[in-house]
Amino acid sequence: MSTIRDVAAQAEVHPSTVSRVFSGNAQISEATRQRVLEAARELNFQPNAIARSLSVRRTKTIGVIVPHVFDGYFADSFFPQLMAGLLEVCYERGYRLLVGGCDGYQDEHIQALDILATRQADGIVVTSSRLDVDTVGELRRHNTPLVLIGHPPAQHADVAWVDADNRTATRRVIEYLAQKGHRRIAYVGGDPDSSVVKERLEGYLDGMAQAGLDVQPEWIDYGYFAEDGGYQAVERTRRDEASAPTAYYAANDLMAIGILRGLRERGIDVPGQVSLVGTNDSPEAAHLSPGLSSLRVPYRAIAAAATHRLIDAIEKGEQPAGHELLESCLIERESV
Amino acid sequence: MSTIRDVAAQAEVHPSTVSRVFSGNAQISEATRQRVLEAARELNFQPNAIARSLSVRRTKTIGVIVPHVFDGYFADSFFPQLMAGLLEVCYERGYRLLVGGCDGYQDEHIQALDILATRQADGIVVTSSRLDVDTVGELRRHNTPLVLIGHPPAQHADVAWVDADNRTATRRVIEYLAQKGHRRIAYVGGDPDSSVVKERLEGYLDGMAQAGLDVQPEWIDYGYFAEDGGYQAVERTRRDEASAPTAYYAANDLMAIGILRGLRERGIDVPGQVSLVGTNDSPEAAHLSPGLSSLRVPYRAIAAAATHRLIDAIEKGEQPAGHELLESCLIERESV
DNA sequence: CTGAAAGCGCTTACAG
DNA sequence: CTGAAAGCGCTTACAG
Repeated sequence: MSTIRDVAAQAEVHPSTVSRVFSGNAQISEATRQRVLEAARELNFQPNAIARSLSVRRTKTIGVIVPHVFDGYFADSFFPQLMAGLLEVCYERGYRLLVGGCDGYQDEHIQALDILATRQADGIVVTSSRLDVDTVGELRRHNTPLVLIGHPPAQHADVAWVDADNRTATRRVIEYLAQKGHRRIAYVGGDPDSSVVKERLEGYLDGMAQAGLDVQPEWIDYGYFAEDGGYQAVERTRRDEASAPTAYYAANDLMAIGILRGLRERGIDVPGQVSLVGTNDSPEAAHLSPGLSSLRVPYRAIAAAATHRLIDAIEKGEQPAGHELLESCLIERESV
Repeated sequence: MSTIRDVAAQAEVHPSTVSRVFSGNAQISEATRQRVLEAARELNFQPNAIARSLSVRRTKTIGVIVPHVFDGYFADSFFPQLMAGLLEVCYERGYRLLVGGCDGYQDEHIQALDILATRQADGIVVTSSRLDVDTVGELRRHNTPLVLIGHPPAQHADVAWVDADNRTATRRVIEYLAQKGHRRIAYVGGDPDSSVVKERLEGYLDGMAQAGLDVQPEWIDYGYFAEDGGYQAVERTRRDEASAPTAYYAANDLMAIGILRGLRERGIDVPGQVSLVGTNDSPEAAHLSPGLSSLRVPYRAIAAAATHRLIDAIEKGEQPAGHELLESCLIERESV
């Protein structure tokens, strides 16, 4: 690999001149620029990005940590959409994405911290907001740019974030079901320790209140985002068939599929006897029978917006601020 | 951010001593080690990875390029499985993954080249093998470690690669269908310019030959990996219902779903009148009705094996060599 | 076991 | 517009 020095020798200029023609912003006479470019071509020179990073203290890289140990993480459509959004704007703005694994939620901020502390990235996007782990707090102590995908915990209300309108969107789904005549509506959340699930629960309660409906405690259940969790939720919510829900809202499609299976086993027809709405509009939703109505969450757009916000802040040299709420939309199919 | 210098001052040692305690492999008296560690803790010091990379000429990072402009890429289960495999072993071996986008197959090697030429990664895994773009050739001119996920093109037979047994696995599926009594079997490939699709076609031809079956040219069709492509393939393969296929093998599940839709519209029952096998065992396969039999390709394991191979070579300071063929397995459901 | 020095390959303020 | 120098923050061969 040739260096700036080799090129300088070949072109008979000072290394700093070579640097100037490659960094773009500098006054260089056309003649020497050509000479340098020619020499660089001959020597197959490309500036070493690591050396440049060290010198300018900027890596043109943003970091993200993925909990690679959770199989479900890769089965859900959240992950690919997240990556698509991140990559799309990184590409557009000339950045690269540095991805690290982590073996649990505790480890997430350890890994993120490591990327930041060792200066491997100029900023980081954080994707998990758990109520039980203060990832955001840990990360903020470094004052490296950070943006959160999801709602921030109460004690960090001023961190920059972008998320879907989880609470409102869920409320609307409940109102929609109520309008269809349902009075006993169940909420099947994912992991109760994740903040999305809590927001959706609030939306559910809002919607029920809005529609003037009572809520029975047994209509609120958690399936931990798994197909089997949805299946079990059916069991738990239908101990007493007389007062059992006539509609289910599930916080992801996988659980909705489990609910569908549970209902079917009990000989309950969907949508004839019970209605069902999922979340995320995953690829399978359209191909089920009945087609699963699902709340489509714009994860790709969310990730893209977060990345823009992060890079804006990096380039201005400040901490990102403000937030953005993107709208989800209900895709109606046959399950209601 | 404090540097090695600050810590040295605080601990009253030479900066090189601080470096030694952090790089691990060096004889350091326990007393000074403690003093340095203590100083580092007080100053909240972490070694700058970029500076280290420049010095040791190693980044502990491997690169991969993702064609982020193709929507279908993020809908298929290939992508998340690929990422899972890469991340899993990167994590295990202390590496990070540097991901870049690319806006087409031509751009893929441009981006990959850029990562390598600018020394942002110690090696790279290449995922697309197109017959029309010589990505591998371009990349090999740099002698940075490279491993290919997929079969190499003929002119680069000696590059390191790992892939599924596409040809054999497809042949087995055809033989299986033949055993079930099918004599007119169709092959619906993806993009004819991708090498997987060609390998599967060979497997199809092998299988038909093995079973002593004739092949009609119109039974070979291409759906470009899209649902609609599968749908159209039904149209093109059934101009003459009398000699139309009684079984279809599709190179991904999305096309199989399209085929299912096409057959249904023509009032053809699956599996009653026509059998169907897809590929990739995507999450929807299990939830269709009839459940879709599908060839499960171990992409996660393939990516993991490729990453190990790459990192092994990087750490030995040589070019990776050899290859690995992982077995696919047919998941039987109701569509046959 | 520890120090002093040179080097990794760039960038950029300072002169001219 | 171009050169000479110092610096980004580490590592490591060489002495002792």
